[in-house]
Amino acid sequence: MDAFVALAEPTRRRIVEVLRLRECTVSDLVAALAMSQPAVSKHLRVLREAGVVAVRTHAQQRIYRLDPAPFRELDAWLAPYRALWTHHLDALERHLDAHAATGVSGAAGPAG
Amino acid sequence: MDAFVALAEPTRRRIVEVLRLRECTVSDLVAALAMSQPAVSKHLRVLREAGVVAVRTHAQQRIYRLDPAPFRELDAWLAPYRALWTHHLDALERHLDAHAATGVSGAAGPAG
DNA sequence: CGCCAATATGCCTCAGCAGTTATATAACCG
DNA sequence: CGGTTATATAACTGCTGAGGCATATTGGCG
Repeated sequence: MDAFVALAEPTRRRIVEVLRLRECTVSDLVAALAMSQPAVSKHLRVLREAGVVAVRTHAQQRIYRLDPAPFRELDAWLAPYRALWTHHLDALERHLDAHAATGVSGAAGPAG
Repeated sequence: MDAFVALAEPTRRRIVEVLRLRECTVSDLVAALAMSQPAVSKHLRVLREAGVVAVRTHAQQRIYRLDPAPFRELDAWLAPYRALWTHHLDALERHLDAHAATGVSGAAGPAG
């Protein structure tokens, strides 16, 4: 799940969000991010090595686009957590509330 | 999307994976992770501030459990990227290829 | 071949974070 | 209260990573 780390970086997430709409050259991204070209290239390298983006060469330009694989992976990772909100939580919350009420150290109890 | 950063850290992802199965006290996690208690507490703080976990007090113990909210958020963030692999990409790729052929470099920045 | 355009890499600095040990806070027990 | 357990915070260290500038590299053109 290297992609997780790669995508955690805000600038890289911005890059990915741009690439979601259309593939871009490095210069496109530099313009879009208002950032030095080396910085962008370095982020792209990280994304590339994490498998988040793929490149193809067109003359001197490198055209970057998203690779679906890591997103799939992320989706798979997330899958079991979906139960957290698809299960209604009603019963669970009542259960936890009850626990809290009986065991929370009596802060709200009779002052004595 | 602070949760993204919080979850990028491998140790924190391990914590979250343990908490997915059952809620835990700090000591439980210390045992599960084979790591110093302060380190665990600090990770829990990060997760707490990112809204990933919630705490409940039971005597001296703090019982941590997952909060669904950030996972929902993550799911929402991921949603548009699902098109990357659910569409078999056939049409999409043709579309992108066409764009590339007509000149991607002409677009000097995000349309918006 | 020499020049230009597009991109990548090297080197540097700075900031932040993970982990450690020592210590403070909080809650229970007698 | 004093002692003990459970957790949080503080101070410190080591590492990594982001961003900047300068420069190497790669491809196209005359």
